[in-house]
Amino acid sequence: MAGRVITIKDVAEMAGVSKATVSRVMNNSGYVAAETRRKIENIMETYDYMPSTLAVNLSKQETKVVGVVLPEIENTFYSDILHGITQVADELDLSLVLFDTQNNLEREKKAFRVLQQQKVRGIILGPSVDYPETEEGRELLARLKEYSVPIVIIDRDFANMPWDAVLYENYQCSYQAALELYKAGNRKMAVITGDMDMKISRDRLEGFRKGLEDCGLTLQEEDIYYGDFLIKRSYELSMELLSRKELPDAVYTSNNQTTLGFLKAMNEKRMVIGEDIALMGNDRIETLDILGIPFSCVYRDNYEMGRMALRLLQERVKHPKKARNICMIPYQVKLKGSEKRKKK
Amino acid sequence: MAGRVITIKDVAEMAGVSKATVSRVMNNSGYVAAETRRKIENIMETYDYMPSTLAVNLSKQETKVVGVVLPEIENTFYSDILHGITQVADELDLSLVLFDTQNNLEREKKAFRVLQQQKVRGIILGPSVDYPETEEGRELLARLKEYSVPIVIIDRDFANMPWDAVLYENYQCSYQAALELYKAGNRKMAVITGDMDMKISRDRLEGFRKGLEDCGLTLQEEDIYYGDFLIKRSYELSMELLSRKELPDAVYTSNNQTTLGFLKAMNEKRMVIGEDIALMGNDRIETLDILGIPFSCVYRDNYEMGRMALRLLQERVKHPKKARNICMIPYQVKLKGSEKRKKK
DNA sequence: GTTATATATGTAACCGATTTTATGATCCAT
DNA sequence: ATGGATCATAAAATCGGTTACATATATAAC
Repeated sequence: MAGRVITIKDVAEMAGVSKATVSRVMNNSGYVAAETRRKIENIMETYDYMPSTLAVNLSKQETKVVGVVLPEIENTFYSDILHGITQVADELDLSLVLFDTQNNLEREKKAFRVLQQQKVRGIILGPSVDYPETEEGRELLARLKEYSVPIVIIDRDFANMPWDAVLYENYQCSYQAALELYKAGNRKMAVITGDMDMKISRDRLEGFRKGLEDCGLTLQEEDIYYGDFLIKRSYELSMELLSRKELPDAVYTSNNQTTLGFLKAMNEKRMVIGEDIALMGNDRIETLDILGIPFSCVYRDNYEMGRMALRLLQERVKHPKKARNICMIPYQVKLKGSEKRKKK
Repeated sequence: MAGRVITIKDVAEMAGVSKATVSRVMNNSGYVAAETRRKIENIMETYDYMPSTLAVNLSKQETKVVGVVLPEIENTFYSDILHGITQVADELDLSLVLFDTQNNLEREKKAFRVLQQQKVRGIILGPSVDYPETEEGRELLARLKEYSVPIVIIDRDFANMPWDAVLYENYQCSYQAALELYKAGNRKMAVITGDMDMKISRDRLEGFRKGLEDCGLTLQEEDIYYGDFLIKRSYELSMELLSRKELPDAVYTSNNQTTLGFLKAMNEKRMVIGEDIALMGNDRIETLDILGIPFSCVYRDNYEMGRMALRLLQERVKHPKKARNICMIPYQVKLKGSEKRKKK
């Protein structure tokens, strides 16, 4: 099978028919005599003919490609989502073009440009920031709205967003997290937030605050540590927090990185989760489970989030006119040894 | 800018020139008068013209796309590699088409087929298995060898492999790991291996064995636990291991999943790393570092491995005839509290 | 002043498929 | 027998670029 690649023209000539007939065979379109079909299929088989995707794409003016634009694939949150996306892509016979923007708006723009030129079927987008919050972001947002390619947004929900999205109910997650911590006996809570320029972050804070209020507690301003969803800042804030004379009973961390930053500080302070302080975080951290560390979390099915994102996109491609589709991914608050300890 | 998409024909007509001239402007090929160029560029600018990648690909008979085929992106080992690849892809203005094969040979084959039809520049491949070990694998191997697309292999090194590769020196890694454990005072060691159908796994075992021998020790057959690189099996083997009357001083685990399986068993047996037993594993596990757990490891720069893979591929595309390129990624054995404890 | 060379642009073929249109048969039904 | 479906295939246009070749003018060299 080495040597030159066979084209439709070669197949047609060998079969003694026109290119059109070969094309009809491949696409099962129009009429083809049974015998002609057999002959052509035989030739395709023996010469291992594969139609050029490049040519098909151009003539059909469409591709079987979906663009995936994520802010940080090295974060398990996103690599789990990506895993889900790849599964469904395999099922639907779609190819994925991946862009890892590393939270860089310029790279995000570049990704859109490339994907637009490629005439992708659609785009799954995990935005680095909430676009409406910055001038640059609003510009990009405006441009994206002109875009004819279907887009599904992951884990962001900015106002007046015209696109389908897969989301978590951040407010409710945090609300329930607060309740569970309370039920376990904790009374004094602190929060390490994510980037307050992001709605998901504000929602998590407000949900937690409301949860405490409905338990008759008040989240004090000095118990809110404003972070940025990254380990480093969370660590710094946690060191502050853990240096206080009066420690809170429990701390709520806003994402997996925030949790890790807090754990780093705990280790440095030689403190133990579940003894000195209870910890509840957004997102499970597999290693902590394995180690049996009493880390409570809002468990969220990120793999399913990825699967759902591509399914929504497919749905949108089929029915471009249907109403906007928002899919809420289920979550579960998992309590693990976050009872208030006597030791405190 | 809403409405129809502009093509080269439109640009040419508006500028009052031929398509060829517009093409020459875009590609900086041939002669174009300064003024003509300006006029054309102006029009392209105002109408936000973007050449159709589909058409460019077909006429040039090449793409700016690299295929990435990985066995399990949800494993941080591979998502870190992928991260490295995406970085270099951005630098080189290449697009990535991603396939996650989930260790499924059928999906691997499918990926190759799709990529072949797409005329990708090259492929970065993390094979699910060592192809020469199975009939199916040998078939695939044979077919791949007929393939004209450049391939760079990640983390596998099977005999007579004709492709460039980025590898770790598994034998040496393990050899040195053994030495370091010995230096720290450990005498009785056990190993949990990966899949013995894979050379990387055999190399790790043999390197470790040789390391011990050069320290005057012998790795006993009953201290070798033959696993498969997955958490589950490693956990089962570890439970066996930890149920022995005589525990070894140290255990060497062959990859991150193997390590996690062992840790799970340790937790279940209420045993503590660095007290009951020392642990040395292949690959760092970030969370363990953060928690300050005395987990020694062969630290390997997977991000760099990804970067290097794409660089090698680019090199190969530029110089198809050059001799085969094997790149060894540096590693470091990091000892963290693996001294033999008195407690034992 | 002619010839060679560099500059500038247009024409048309080409990449490899799809798709519209056209053209013959064949098969019925009336 | 004839008009109208149904079936089968071919020819040619098309998708949106690139590129080899042709043509024309300006400039330089002899």
